Amino acid sequence: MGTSEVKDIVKQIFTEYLKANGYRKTLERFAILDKIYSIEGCFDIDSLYFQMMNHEKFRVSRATLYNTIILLINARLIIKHQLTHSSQYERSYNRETHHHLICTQCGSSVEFSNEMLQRAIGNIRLNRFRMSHYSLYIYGMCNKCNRRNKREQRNNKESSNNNNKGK
Amino acid sequence: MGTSEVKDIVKQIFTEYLKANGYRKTLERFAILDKIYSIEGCFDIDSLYFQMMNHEKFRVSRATLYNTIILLINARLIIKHQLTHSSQYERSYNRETHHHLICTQCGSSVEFSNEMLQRAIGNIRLNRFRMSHYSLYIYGMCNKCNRRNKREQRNNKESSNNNNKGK
DNA sequence: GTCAGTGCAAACTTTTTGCAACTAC
DNA sequence: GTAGTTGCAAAAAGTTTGCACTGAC
Repeated sequence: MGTSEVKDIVKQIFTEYLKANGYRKTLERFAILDKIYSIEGCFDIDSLYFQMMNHEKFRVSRATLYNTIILLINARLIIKHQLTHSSQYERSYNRETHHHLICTQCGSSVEFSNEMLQRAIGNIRLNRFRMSHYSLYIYGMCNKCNRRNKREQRNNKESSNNNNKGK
Repeated sequence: MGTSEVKDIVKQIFTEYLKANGYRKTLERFAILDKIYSIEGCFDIDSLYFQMMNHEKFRVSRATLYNTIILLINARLIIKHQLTHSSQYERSYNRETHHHLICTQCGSSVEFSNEMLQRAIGNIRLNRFRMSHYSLYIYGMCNKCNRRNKREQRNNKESSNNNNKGK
């Protein structure tokens, strides 16, 4: 499915959501939706704000971004992550389910997919709870930090050896 | 394993962590660790702050709580969740791995365990990443909200029927 | 005795709210 | 025309920082 086709469908879904819940169709709301569905991966309010400022004919305030994002979450068109102090969002329609690897040292975040895992999670039977979606965050250390740490340990050992020789 | 035994072990682990990284052993740090390991489930900085204010002989500032919590995370003695705007924490030593069900309507959060799922996640092979722990959040609607919604839908239908009759 | 650690308050960041102006219905 | 929506600025909430004092080493 192409990007423009996806955009058309999500606009349709959003239109129906707004109508069903008595909200109005405004240019701002659809401009925000369009922009979000042009972004690959995660984004935060601040980056979205500056993208709206730069690329659109009309400006959108932060308050409107926050308001619209609540609607989009409820319409199941985006999902929210709170990995850092500021919230991150990503589009959820027609996007492959994926999981996040987060480095506890440098904070970097990488997506990965695992079909077996998705099946396992999808098959869970939950009592008294209707699942809509899920997020799996795996914490640990990325290769970069791991190597940096080993290098630093090596350097420390060498310099302490040198100090001892100097005594 | 009893609570006091767990507390002794985590104090030992924390002592070793502090020594290994050149931090000092302070009364505050160990009072905070002790308090945290008396709490069952999740807590946030604010509730911890007031518990420290009320129950201990000496007060601990918020700044010290934030500082100490960073150390405890790095020592692998607590883990951090950012489900709401404020961060939540929970002790991680000797605690059964569990997952969270989060209601997107009322925000309530319930723990559950699923051994098969834990095994599936534990068995994932990750390239260039050393897993330390993970968090699985399942979003959806809790039973309470689900029933409330159905009741409200029913009421709305009835009242609109009454309105039509009144015309 | 020295310097890491602490408490306090101020600063900073992210999000929410109040209100006047605007606009979709 | 009316009531929902927006932009702006101010407020609120959570976290971090600067500085003088304290206490672990």
